[in-house]
This record gives sequence, C-alpha cells and structure tokens, in this order.
Amino acid sequence: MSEYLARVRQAGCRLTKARRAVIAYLQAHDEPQTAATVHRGLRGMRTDLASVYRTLELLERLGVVSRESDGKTAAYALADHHHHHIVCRGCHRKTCLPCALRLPSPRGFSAVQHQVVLTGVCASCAQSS
Amino acid sequence: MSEYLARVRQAGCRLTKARRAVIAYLQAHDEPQTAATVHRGLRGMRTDLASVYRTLELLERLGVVSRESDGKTAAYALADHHHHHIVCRGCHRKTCLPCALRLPSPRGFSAVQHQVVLTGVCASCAQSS
DNA sequence: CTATAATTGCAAACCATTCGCAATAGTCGT
DNA sequence: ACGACTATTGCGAATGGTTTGCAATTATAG
Repeated sequence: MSEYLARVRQAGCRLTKARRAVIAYLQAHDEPQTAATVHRGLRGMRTDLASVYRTLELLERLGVVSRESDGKTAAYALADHHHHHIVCRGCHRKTCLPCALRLPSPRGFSAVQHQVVLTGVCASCAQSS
Repeated sequence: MSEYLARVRQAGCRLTKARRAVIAYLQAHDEPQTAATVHRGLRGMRTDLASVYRTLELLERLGVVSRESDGKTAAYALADHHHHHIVCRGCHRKTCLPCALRLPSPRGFSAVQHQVVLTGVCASCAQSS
C-alpha cells in the first residue's frame, strides 16, 4: 500500500476504488492536473466528476496533494511532486521552476505547505508590446 | 494624479470614474479584496460588477494589482500592499505574514510578481484532531 | 457473513466570472 | 470649449468550474 493510501487510512477514511484511482493517476503525472483532467484520465471506470472533486478535497485536507489555482481552474498534484511555475501575464503560458524557497514554519502552524505563483512578462510578449 | 492612475494613462487607457474608484478603494484597503467586495464598496455610484472585473483584469495586466486566488474566489490588492498569508487547512482562517521571499528574476521574464500561499494546520485545529 | 456508516453516482443548484451589444463618456484635435 | 472618434460602461444573459442533496452502493469492523 502506497504511503498516500496509508495516510488516507490513518485518517480513518476508506480506501475506495475512486480514491485509489485518483492517487494512482496523480502519481503518474508530475504536472498539476485539473479535476476534469483527472476525471478524464479515469474514464475506464464509472467515476463521477463530483467524486473526483470530493477525493481531491479530502486529499488536500490531509496534506497529500496541493492545490494550485490560477483563478479559474484549480490544479492538484501530489505534495511530493513539488515545484513552481511562472505564468506570463501576456500569453498566459507556464514555465516550470525548481523550488528555491526555504521558509521557517510560521508560529503555531504545523504541516506547512507552500504554493508560489509567479507572474511576469515573457521575452516574446515584452517585444510585442 | 496617483502613481497608479498615471500607469493606466501611460498604457493608453482612459481614466474613467470606475477605474478611479476601484483604485481608490484598493488604496483604502490593505487586505486583498474580492471583486464582489470592491463592487459593494462602490455602491454609491452606478457601477456594474462586470466593470469591476474588467477594471481589475486591466490593472492586473498592467501589474498594478496582484490577484490571489484560493481556487474559488479571486482577491485583488495593490501590488504595493504586498504580504502573504497562511491558511489553516482545518478552519480556513487566514493569518498575515510579512514577505520574506527574495527570488532572482527567472530568465527572460520581466516585471515579475509573486504570490505565495501557505497552508498548514493551526494550533487549535491540531489539538482537535 | 452481516450490519453499519462512509462513499458514490447522478442530477440539479450555485456562484464567480465572462461576453455581446447598444448607450455613454473620455480624449484628442481644432 | 466643441465635436468626433473610440474606449468603456451597464445591463442581461450565458458559461463553466465546483458543490450539494439524496438514494443506492460498498468498504470495514465484529
């Protein structure tokens, strides 16, 4: 049983097919995935989009996945697969960046995760303006 | 004319009442505001929520305001009023944090802004679980 | 193997955000 | 200050991601 499934179990939650499938899917994809993408990836089994949302929400609450949102659509990834992106404010294209952030844990908080969203203007957009 | 209004003008955009009002409202509020909140704050004048959204989008594109999203509702603040938050994954309460991030500008990008969203489990939620 | 409560699938509701379009109002040149 | 030109607005309606209620299903404890 994967470490992730174990954590679900430890939280007193059941190991259902849907949950296993969502976790497996995220393990196979490093880049953050939207709920819709995950759902599409599970189209072999009879799984509802709503259940995907519920599962992702559970996993986020447990700290197993992180949720990154560009304002409209949220994307989820295993908290392990951690890196960042810079989004061009012109063309909205994403570029991956390694995580270079080292922060002290804020007072009183535990299990701290972070999400960094960088925006800027990419070279080609800077030219065309 | 405020520095912000000047930047709108320099971008070749008109200084309308709605834009002045939105900027003024954000100047008066340090904490990130949702489009709905801004709109409510402008209820003296006949302003439409859609225009608030259009104005905020413009200001974001110009780099005057930053947009921070928790996945459902986006919040906007003047890029000046910059700090971060840590959100408890249990109770969802926010706590402000000073910005301690110093990053080199990623290759090829200019006018880089960042947004950091920290999540964790606050002391009282850690107890009750 | 059974009982029990957690989860799911489905469909409908929600709500933030966006879009089309005619009316309005900044700006620039005169 | 005036008029023309076009960006911007207000309004209403559409969109689309996300959530919810509920009956049927299914994982788990005993």
